[in-house]
Amino acid sequence: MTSTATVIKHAKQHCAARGSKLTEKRSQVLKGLLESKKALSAYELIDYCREKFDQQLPAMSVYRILEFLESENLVHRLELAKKYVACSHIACDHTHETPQFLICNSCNTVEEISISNSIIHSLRSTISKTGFHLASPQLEFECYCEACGA
Amino acid sequence: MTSTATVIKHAKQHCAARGSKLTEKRSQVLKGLLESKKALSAYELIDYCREKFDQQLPAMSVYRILEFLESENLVHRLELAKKYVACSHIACDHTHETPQFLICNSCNTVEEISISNSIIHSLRSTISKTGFHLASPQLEFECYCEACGA
DNA sequence: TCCGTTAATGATATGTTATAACATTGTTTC
DNA sequence: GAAACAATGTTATAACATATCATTAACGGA
Repeated sequence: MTSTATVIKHAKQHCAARGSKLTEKRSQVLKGLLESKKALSAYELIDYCREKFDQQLPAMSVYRILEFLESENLVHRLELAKKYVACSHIACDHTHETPQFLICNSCNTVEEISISNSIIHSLRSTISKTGFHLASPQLEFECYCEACGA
Repeated sequence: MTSTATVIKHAKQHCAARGSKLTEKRSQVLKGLLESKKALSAYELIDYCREKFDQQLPAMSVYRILEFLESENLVHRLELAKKYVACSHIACDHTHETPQFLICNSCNTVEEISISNSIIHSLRSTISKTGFHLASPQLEFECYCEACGA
């Protein structure tokens, strides 16, 4: 049971330990992502903060806040969907592997998964034959979720 | 040796065989992609056609042309980079597998590769455990190319 | 406590990718 | 040549994102 409040508390401690601060507004944005099952865009988060906290955030601030949250590993930016999700391991103690994401093309529901090292390794070695190498082990796959079907 | 002209000829035949037409403007856009080693955005193609052919194409037309070229399998849309590349197999006779792309984060150079069925298969089965399934076998990976290094 | 520094946020403008809706032109076919 | 359809043009706008400069809040040392 990791309620939003619990996760926020963990996130605050995490920031404190790293000498940064989870301010009120940063916390509001993070809550927006925590309480959403799907990935949200910066502009959807603006709407969320306005509706939920009566907080008028300019786009610029939200982008800065997202950048901060990402630098603290509290949030992941999905390049493919151009949206953002809360890390699903904020309240875990164990350090976790780099995540991979399954993103539903239709409803933006996101599943954060871990792909086995052996698959990642084969992928990496296939790629390295071309002289290219992965920019980040974070992978994103365009999918359809169970509900949205094909 | 597949010069641009040769590929365009193939593309024209391909369209003719399918009852569609590779018009002058469509051909210009395709040339832009063929002569570029990197992926280009729609707006970069507008610039290309203006500079190279003195052709003022509105954005809307370029998007429609790209959509057409994609429907003919002459061009691939890279969701990750939000850019477009010519299919590297236009002048091949053999039908080819669904492509995967390595996209350089820094210079947008694109490598079109084929990942082995066994890797794709493992990936697919990992993903299916979550109830999700791949929207398309076309995969895109954020990479750095040899020149751009890390 | 006051002041100076740095961190956080605000305001404004603009860039980039993309699509909707409607109008016009070009081409084919009978 | 007219009807039907394909291709392209025009205008407006949506959605996501960043650059730049201004302001406010928080923190730490004299």
